Amino acid sequence: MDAAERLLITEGHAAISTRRVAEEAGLNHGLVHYYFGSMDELLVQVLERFTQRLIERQREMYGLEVPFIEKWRAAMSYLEADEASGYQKLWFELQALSWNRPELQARVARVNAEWRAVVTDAFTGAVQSYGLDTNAFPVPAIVSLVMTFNQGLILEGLSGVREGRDDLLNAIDRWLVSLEGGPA
Amino acid sequence: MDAAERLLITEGHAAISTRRVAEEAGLNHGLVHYYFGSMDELLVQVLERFTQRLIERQREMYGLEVPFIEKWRAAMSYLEADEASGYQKLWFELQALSWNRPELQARVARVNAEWRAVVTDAFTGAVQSYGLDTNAFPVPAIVSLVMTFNQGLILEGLSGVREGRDDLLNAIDRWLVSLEGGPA
DNA sequence: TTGGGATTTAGTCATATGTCTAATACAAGT
DNA sequence: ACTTGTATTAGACATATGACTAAATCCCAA
Repeated sequence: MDAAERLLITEGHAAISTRRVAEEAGLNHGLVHYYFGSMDELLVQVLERFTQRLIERQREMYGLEVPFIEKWRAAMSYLEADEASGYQKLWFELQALSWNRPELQARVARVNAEWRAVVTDAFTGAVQSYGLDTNAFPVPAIVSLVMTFNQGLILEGLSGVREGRDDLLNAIDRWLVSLEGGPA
Repeated sequence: MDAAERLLITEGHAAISTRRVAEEAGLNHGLVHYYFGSMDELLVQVLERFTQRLIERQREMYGLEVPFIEKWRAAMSYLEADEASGYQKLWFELQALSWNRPELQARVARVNAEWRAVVTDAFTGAVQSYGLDTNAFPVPAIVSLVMTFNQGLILEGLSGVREGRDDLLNAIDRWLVSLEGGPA
């Protein structure tokens, strides 16, 4: 599974085969069948394991009792660290895989839902402590905006697009700092 | 190329082969080599053609001299129409393909840049006519936010995630309507 | 009507792939 | 030392694939 993850990161799901994975792992290709039954099942379990890890990480982040702006900055710093580590590539390759495998979609949706739950909690707290007006922009709308813009940033990153990225992140950070002043 | 696009939409780039494309097109598989030289070149040309079409469409949208909110609503209605037509699936499959083919990345980046140019023009106009304060949130930041959130929405759509989508789109629409009242 | 280039076909070739099996190596406990 | 179940290997098998070719067919302009 580690070898499969490495290959997903470096070559993508289209390039994965039993023999390729075995070579990467330094093992015999028959073992894929012995341990997983099929190539597909290996990929399913990679997604499964990824899901569990991500959920764990998010539970941790959620548990911290720190000011909202710290959570935000932590999340934004993940954005860079995860790009460097290949974590995002792995996640997006698994998503791309699921586009054509209905049986995997539910699991991808679950990761999304877990993530959404964390973001929702964080922003529910932020909206209260900042005293923001949620009539015009209710929390679910904010959460959706944050989730989607985040995924869009990752996607652009995978294509090497950096334009406007810092402008946006800086603007948001400035705005959050200005909110720290008091209710608005 | 039409057949290849259909297969990208229905089965993804990993499932494409000369014989599969030929079967879909009702032609002999040798023709892929005859006309394109290789399977890779076919996909490159599909991306090429997609790029040209998208640029054309955006030039059209950009040409219209209508109030900003109309442009916005047109763009948002594309979001649904393109989902139904498979256009987004095609575009994202091509992007996923480019993640592992450096020679395609420049072209994907170009599509992104063209799109960004259109959005930038539209929002430069909007910011002026609405009299928005661009100190806190400069146009490049707004553009980046709009681009990324849009792509994130598409991505979620491909995974069947709908949560928060309407909340967000409605909130934005309401906000734009409120801006129509006058400078704020 | 016909000549010749463009198109299309059927098929070859080497290689790659997923699945599966028989045989062997190994480690742990008795 | 011996047994037993797990781990690992080498390899078989049918099928799929990309690349390529020789031959057939088509179509149009002369």
